[in-house]
Amino acid sequence: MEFVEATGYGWHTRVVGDAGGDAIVEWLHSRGVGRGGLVGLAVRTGVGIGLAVPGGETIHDDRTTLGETIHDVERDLGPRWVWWGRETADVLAAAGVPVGRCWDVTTVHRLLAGVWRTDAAHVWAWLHDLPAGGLPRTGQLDLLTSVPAGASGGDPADPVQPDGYLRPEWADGGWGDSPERLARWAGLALAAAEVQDRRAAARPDAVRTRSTAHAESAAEFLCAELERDGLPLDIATADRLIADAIGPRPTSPADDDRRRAERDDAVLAHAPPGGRPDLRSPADVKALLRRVGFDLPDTRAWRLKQHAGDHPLIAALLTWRKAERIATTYGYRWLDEHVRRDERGWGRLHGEWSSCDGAAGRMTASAGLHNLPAELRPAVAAEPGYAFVHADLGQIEPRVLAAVSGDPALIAATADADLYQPVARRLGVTREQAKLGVLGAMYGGTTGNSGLALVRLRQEYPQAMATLEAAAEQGRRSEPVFTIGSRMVRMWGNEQHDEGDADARLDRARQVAAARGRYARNALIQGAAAEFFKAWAVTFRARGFGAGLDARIVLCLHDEVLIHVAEADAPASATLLTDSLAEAAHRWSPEPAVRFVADVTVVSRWSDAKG
DNA sequence: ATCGTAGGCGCC
DNA sequence: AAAGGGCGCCTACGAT
Repeated sequence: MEFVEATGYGWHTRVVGDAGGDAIVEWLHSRGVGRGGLVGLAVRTGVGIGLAVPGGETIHDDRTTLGETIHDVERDLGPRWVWWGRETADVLAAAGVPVGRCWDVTTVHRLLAGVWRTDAAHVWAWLHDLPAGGLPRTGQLDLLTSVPAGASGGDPADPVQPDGYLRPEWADGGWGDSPERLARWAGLALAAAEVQDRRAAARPDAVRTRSTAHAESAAEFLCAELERDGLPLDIATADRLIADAIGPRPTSPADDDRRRAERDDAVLAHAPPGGRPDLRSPADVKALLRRVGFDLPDTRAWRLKQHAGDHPLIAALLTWRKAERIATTYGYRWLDEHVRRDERGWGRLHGEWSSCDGAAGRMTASAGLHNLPAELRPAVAAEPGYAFVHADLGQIEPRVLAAVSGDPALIAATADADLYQPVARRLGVTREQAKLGVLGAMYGGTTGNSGLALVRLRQEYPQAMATLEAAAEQGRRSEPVFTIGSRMVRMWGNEQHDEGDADARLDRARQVAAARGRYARNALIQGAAAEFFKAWAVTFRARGFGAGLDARIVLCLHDEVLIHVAEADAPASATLLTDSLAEAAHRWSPEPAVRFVADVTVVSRWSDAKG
C-alpha cells in the first residue's frame, strides 16, 4: 500500500491505497485536525477526483431558518463529497457508494458562471479572475502560441503556476501520473469548491445561492444514478404497443422497406395520379397539398388538423405522421438501442441525463425519456413486487412567479389549489383567459386573448408583471439574467448583417432583441422552477435514503417525478414525497406564504397516473 | 462523404 | 402592431 502525503490549500490529503486502479485518498483539513481523524475516500477516475468532506465543515448550509430537524438530517447524510465533475459521480454511482451530499465543481460552475463547457483549467481561471484568453496550453509546439515568460516556471510539483493558472501538464491528465499528484489534485478540487462557496456567498442572496449549489450538485449525482438505473419498462407491452402502430418487427431490411412503402401507399392512394411525392419531404408534401387544393404556408399538424375533414388525403397524412414517429424514433430500433434487461429480467430504458441544460437549468435526458409519446407510456411499468409513486407539481410556473416576484396578490392566489380561479375572479375574466394571460406573460406571447388579459394583469399583479418585464428588458439589452437561486443565464448579442437597407437591418435587430426578451422572461421562471424541482427531488432522495426506504427516483420530467419503490414502502414514500415538497419549499422559496401543491399517486404504470 | 440547418413533432 | 419558452430526435437538403 502506498502512503503519500500531500499538502496544499489548507488540506492534507494522502493516498492510502489502490482499489482496482482507483486510488483511495484520505484527507484532513488543517482546521479540522483533532476533530475525529481521517474521513473519506477519493476516487481516481478519467478526469476527476472525488473526495469526502465532513458535514458542515467548510461547505455548509447555514440557513438559520431551517431549524434543528434539518440539521439533524444533514448530519445523517454523512460527509459532503467534493469532486471536479461528473466522471467521478459516475464511478461512485456505479460502485454504489452512498453519497448523501456532494459538491460538484463543474455543476456549481455552470450555475455561477452560466457556461456550459467546463474543464478544470477554465473553472480555476474563472474562480481566480484570470482571463480565459491567457490560459496556457500544451500539446504539440505551436509557433503562434508563445508561453509567457516565467508563467510555467515555479515548482512543477505545484499544479498551480506562479501566474495563477493551472499548469496544463496537470490539467490535461498529468494529475493522475503519481499518487502525490493525485492527492494534490484532490486537494485542488476542495480548494476550487471553497472559492466557489465564497463566490456563492457573495451573491445577493447568499444563503439561497449556496443552498442551490448543494441541490444542483446532488441533482447531478442523481443524474448519474438515473443513468445507471434506467426507467423500468415492460418490454412485452412496449413490443405490443409498437406493433399496434407500425406492425410486427420486420424480419429483414427488405421487409422493413416493404412495410414503409405500404404505409406511404395508404396516404398516396388519396393523391392524384402522377409522380410519387416523398412524404418525408416537407416541400413535396406542400406541393402535394397544393395539387389537391390546399395552399398552406407549412404542413404542421395543427394546421393540417384544421382541414382534416376537408380531404381524405389530409386525414391519412396525419395518421401517417403519427405512425412514422413511432417507426423512426420510438420503434424497434429505439427499443434495441436503449432498453436493457436488469438482473431480474425486467426492461430498463437507459438514457443520458444532465442536471442542467444549456439554457435555464432544466434537466435533460436522451433516449426519449423526456418525450416518450403518450401511447407508449403504458409500457413504463413497475417491476413485480414494486410500485411507482408518481407526483407532479400543480401549476408550478405561476406559483414560482409568485415566489420570485413577491407579488402579494399572486401569493394570495397560490392558497387556492387551482390558482387560476382567484386570478380569473380578480381580473374579471374567464379561467381560461386568466390562464392564457398568465402563461403568455411568462412566455412572452401576448397575442389574442392573452393580450387582453395582460392589461388587467398589469393592474392587478403589478409586482409580478414588473419582475417579468425587468427580466425581459435585461434580455433585450443582452445582459445576463439571474434566477432566484443565482443561476446566471447569459444572453446573446446582435449579429451584424450587411444585407438589406437600414430599415430592414433595424427590423432584424428588433426581432432578435425581442427574442432575447422572451427568452429572459421565460428563463427567470423556468429556471427557478427547475431549481425548485431539483431541490424537491434531491430532498426526497436524501430523506428516503436516510429512512431506509427501498425507493429510487427513476424519472424526472420538469415538474413530475416517478419513484420505483418496493410495494411495502409505497405509502411511506408517498408521504415522504409530500413532506419533501414542504421542506424544499421551505429551503428554496423566498416567500414562505406561497403554496406549492403536488398530486401524488401510487400506480403500477406511468400511464395510470393522471397527467 | 461529412457537416450544419430547417421543418417537423414528441414531451414539459 | 405583433410578439409563445425549453429540450431531443428524425428526415431532407444544401453547404462544405
